[in-house]
Amino acid sequence: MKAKATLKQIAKELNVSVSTVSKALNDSPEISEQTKVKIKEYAKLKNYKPNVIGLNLKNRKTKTIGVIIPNILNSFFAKVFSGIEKVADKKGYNVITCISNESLEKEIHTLEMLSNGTIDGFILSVSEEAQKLQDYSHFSAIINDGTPIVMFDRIADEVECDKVVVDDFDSALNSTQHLIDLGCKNIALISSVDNLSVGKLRADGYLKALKDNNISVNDNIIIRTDSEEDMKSKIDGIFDHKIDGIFALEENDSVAALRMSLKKGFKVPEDISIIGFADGILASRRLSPSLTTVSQHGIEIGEVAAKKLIERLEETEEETSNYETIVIKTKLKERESTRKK
Amino acid sequence: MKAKATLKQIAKELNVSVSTVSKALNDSPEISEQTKVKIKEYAKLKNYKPNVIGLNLKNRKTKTIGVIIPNILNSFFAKVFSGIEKVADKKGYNVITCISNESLEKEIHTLEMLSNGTIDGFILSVSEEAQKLQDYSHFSAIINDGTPIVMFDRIADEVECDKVVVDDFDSALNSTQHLIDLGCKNIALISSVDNLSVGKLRADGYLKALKDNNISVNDNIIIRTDSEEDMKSKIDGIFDHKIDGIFALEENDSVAALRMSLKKGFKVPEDISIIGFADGILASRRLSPSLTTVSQHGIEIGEVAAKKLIERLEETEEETSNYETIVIKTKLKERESTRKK
DNA sequence: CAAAATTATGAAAACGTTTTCGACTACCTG
DNA sequence: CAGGTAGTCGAAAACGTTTTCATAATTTTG
Repeated sequence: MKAKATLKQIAKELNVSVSTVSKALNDSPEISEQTKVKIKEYAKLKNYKPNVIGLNLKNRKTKTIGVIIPNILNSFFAKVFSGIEKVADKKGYNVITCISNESLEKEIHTLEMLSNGTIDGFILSVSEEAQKLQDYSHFSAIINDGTPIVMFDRIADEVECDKVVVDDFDSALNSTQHLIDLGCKNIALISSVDNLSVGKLRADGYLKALKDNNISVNDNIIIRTDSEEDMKSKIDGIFDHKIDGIFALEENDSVAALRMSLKKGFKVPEDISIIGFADGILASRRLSPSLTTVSQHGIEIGEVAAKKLIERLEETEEETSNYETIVIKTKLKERESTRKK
Repeated sequence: MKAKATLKQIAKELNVSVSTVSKALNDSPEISEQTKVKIKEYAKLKNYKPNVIGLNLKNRKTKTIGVIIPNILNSFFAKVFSGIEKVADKKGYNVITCISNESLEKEIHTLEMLSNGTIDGFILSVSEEAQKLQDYSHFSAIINDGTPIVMFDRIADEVECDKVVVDDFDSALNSTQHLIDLGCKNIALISSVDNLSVGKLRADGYLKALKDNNISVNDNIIIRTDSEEDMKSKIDGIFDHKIDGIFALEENDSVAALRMSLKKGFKVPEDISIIGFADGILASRRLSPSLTTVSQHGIEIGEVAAKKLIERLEETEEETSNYETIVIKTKLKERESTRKK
């Protein structure tokens, strides 16, 4: 366990001052070539690397981004994260990641923990609990303290900050319309995320599409819940009614819809066409039949969010711009689970 | 953009010294109740939180762990990460995460970037490129500088540090034996990770099982490669030969084996039994039939690695223990893709 | 009432940097 | 030779803490 080299040590061992060492290593013209060479060689020998904390303290920033993700095992968030990391790395930023596990308390705790100089700004998606309780005051507090936040996917409308979202309403509207265009008359809705902002928007899009086409809403084939158990107990029920299409609002729901259809003896897409939100890891190519999905472009969301935050961090006092909400368009990826009747 | 409160500011505004403020907020007995109350109230009003960087600099540690993961979109790594994060949070540590994307250069870059005071220690899984080139010198350099490393899953034998692994050889041996016990005579091997340490160990386990049972090795039904394309072009071929069992060494391989079997018209598990390494997100429950897998306990690996590192970080000079290699036992989870003949 | 003990506060150093400014030498110029 | 100018280098401050030690004021003690 060697002690790490510092400017001070090097200075002492070479009988020069700390400032001389610092300048030499930074190639300042004030220092003679001779001593520069001497110091640089010695520094290399000692494997000197400037301690970032000293620098951070001096610059009063850390070039580090805090990311709070509700659940890393959800592949959508994993994708977003990978987008963030990519951009951050390119721009010389580090990424501190915390997982809120959908808990409001952990979310607050993380915010507190990191907003003390550890990070320069946050990128986050609101936890389920916070959305359920509509409790967003902790975000405003952080922003007021001068730490910028960029929210993505699950956002809080009443918090003033930059946001990156998918056009949930329109995507759902279009997807449902697509099922209708394929000839579906009885389209079931399956949502296990009805407590989330995105879940509500998507459900609204579905309803709007039905209304636009003068299709009456059949509550028997609509599941809107926020619990896995509830979902499991209800999903059987919808197959007792006539169904020729399913629109699922979340990745797990999509896969569940497919499996259940097959298990109940329906053929997909012959009997039932299925479209689901999903970012492509679970669903898509690996299933038989593969699922037609609304692709959320997770990586792109992460990239855009990171760019926005870094832009915000690096703007000067004068050029502070207004908060922005960036909408990423989804894309319907047609695969094997949909077909014209 | 309010300026954040500092000790200095508070001191000035209350006409006391910085040290008094610091002591008051830390409840030092040196300070009178009266001034304590006054200072604490004012601090609360100003929403004062001690700047961590000042502390870090003073303590010469950051209570932050650096995690380097080859690929976050791989659900095994996502699970490990979630285990790490859980333990770290409980013990009051932050987690800085970087993704090497299997690149040696990014791995080195990350190591350099973070080992300058930003983090106290690393938890990492070696990138594919480093394993291919057998280039591990960058790890030793970091360790020599006094920054501890805990490696997991993909490890480098020649680097002296703590390690957390799965019993790859034994797992493969047992899984293959299990297929044999089920009555399989012609067991194919599918590996797209033959360049990785874990891939080699697993393949060796497979071969040993065959040998133990006096089954001759049939190279026609063995695919060992390190490229996706190569895999795609070869996988068709093995079905031209007699096969009644498949052992797949990686999550993607497992799913591919299942899909391909079905596509080729075989029934699983009636015609072919399949066992694959997988941590349960992609494969397992969601597929039909669901896959019998060797479960790697990703979350537990992460937890154990984090515990080990933190233990290492917090031990004193005298109590430094020897490096340890911790083996996590895998578990064979029987599902629908295996059956006795 | 003087000396000692207690109590409350502040000054300064330390952590590792960068940067501004001042100081010293040697040389050149008029 | 006085004065100016490069060319080198070092001292000190700053970032935000904590902590040790000194100082001042007050109280207790003999």
